[in-house]
Amino acid sequence: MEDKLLKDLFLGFIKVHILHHAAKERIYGQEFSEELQRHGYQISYGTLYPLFHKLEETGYLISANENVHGKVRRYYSITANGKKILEKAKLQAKELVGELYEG
Amino acid sequence: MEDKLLKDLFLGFIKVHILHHAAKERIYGQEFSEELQRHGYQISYGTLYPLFHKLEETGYLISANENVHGKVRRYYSITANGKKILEKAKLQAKELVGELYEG
DNA sequence: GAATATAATATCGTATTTCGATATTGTAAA
DNA sequence: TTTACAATATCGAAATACGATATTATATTC
Repeated sequence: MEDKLLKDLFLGFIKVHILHHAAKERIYGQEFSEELQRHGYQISYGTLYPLFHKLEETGYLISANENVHGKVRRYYSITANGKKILEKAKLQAKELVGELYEG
Repeated sequence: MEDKLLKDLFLGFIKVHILHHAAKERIYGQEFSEELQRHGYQISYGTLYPLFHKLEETGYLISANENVHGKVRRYYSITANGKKILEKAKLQAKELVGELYEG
């Protein structure tokens, strides 16, 4: 990440994007991290996994372990509350970006 | 702030908005904080002032003290480097929001 | 069927960030 | 020369982020 300011901006978004992806399909840490990297972003596993835990603890995600080729994956799906807060966050994000471009 | 997730999103944006406002006109802490509150956001002075310091230290802002009615204000203006990073941040923010709304 | 390999998750100690509260600054007015 | 006060600065505690390391659980190998 080129600059700390851009990273901070991204970190604020990351939680929203987790919910966004989990609303479309089940996600798990390793894959989610790799997809971020494909888009040029990066987040430490020491940040990502605790983030998942916190989002589940708060009731926005729900998880279930699954064995895939002998390896354990913890898949996360969004909850009803998660969907609600995601919609709010999307509106807020749009509004904040809008302010940057108006005028 | 209703929810921590929304707050985190906002906190990522706040640094960009500081630069955004400082690019339009000189800003100072007290006034900036009040304007945020008018828009329904909030940030502690214990966060805001160190943030200004860091942005100046990094070379994105430059400040000058001024006496207004016997009170000292530290006005911040954006620098050339600040403008550069602001443009990058605006693009990144737009892209990240765009992803939330596509499809 | 015991040992090994491996994808993935979990956690550890350290450094940084955020917070509310308190202290400090500098000048105008009393 | 004291007092008042807007504004900035800083403090200690709590939360977050990081890279590195440990743990988990099953397939595979011998």
